[in-house]
Amino acid sequence: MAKHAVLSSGAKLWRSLACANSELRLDLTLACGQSFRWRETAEGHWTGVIGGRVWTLTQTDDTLWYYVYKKQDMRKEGRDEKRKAGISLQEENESEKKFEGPLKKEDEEPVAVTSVLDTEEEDKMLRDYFQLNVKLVDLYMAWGAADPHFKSIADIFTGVRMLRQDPTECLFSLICTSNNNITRIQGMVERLCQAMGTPLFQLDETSYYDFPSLSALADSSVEERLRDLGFGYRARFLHQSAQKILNTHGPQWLEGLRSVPYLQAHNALRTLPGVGTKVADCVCLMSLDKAEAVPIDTHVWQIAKRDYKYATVNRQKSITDKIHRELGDFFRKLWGPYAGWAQAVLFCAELRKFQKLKQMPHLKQPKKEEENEDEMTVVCKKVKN
DNA sequence: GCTATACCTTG
DNA sequence: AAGGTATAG
Repeated sequence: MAKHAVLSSGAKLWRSLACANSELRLDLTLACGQSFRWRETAEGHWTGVIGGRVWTLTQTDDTLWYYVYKKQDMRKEGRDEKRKAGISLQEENESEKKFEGPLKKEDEEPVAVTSVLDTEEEDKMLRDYFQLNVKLVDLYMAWGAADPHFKSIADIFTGVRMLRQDPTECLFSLICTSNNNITRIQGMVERLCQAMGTPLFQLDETSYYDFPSLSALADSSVEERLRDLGFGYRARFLHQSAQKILNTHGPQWLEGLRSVPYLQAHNALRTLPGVGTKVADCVCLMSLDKAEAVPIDTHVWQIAKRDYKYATVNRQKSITDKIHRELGDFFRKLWGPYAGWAQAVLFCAELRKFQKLKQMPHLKQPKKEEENEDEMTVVCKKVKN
């Protein structure tokens, strides 16, 4: 059986991109609740699915390493993808001859066999998924200059980056998050893929699946099946949203929202059952290229009140749509057009599992100020509750 | 517009 | 209560 790849025992089969630690931290970015399917399969090694392929990622100081698992006979699928991308089959066949060697039987042990075209494509896929064209260090600098509180967090929580996720996976995963916790959400999404997604690869007893297609999610049996899998009332939302998208818009509708303005995309998503202001903003930010979308959840609401002394005129108890708009505008004014990215850094710093980072000694420890200690005390107190 | 309540499950 | 949403008043 194939095993999860580890860099130290097979570096030759890995490929890499230049990418500084300050631009990307896998441990924070892949586990801060924007995606739910990455697992740490070895120390510092993260395995998950991008674009219908299974990847393991790890990093050293200035390098992002990646390993893509390939079955020997994935060539038909590869051809289809390349035909879509406008790459001629002749060209591909030549590269296959050069780099794949003689054909092997279908049932042989899976091995990584990679043509130059795959390498270029996968390099591109990874840059796209992590949006490496966005210079995070520059953004951190600007956010820190405009906002002292951000700066106090940013020295520890470096490299927190928004992923550019598949819109379908993002939408249907986020519908699962209402009134829920990350641990349970991860289990739910995993069961969803296992039950309704295409199997991709098996590694060490773990099977990896593609995220279910819209048409699979729209099948009439879905609500009942998801209820059996413990989705609760969200089962109906998932099914109804899939049906509504296919019946009234078409399969390309979600992707199409990438090229319309933020508010238009936001309002379009809100017409789907189970999608309110918060989920719509998450989907906009995490999969539809709307960097200005600032999802306001209970954490961010607490952050706003505690760290920014944010107060509303009527002292509302709950997060109303009006608060969403006003608080979003407040953060956009403070942080600028990538406000959603900055929000993700503070959100990450708020997560229970990352509190220990705040207590670890780190190099860029700013001078000890009373204000900093107060904030630390508040956070620690919060963790206990 | 704002508030209250139900909604599935799990810890 | 947990990263909310839909509904009625």
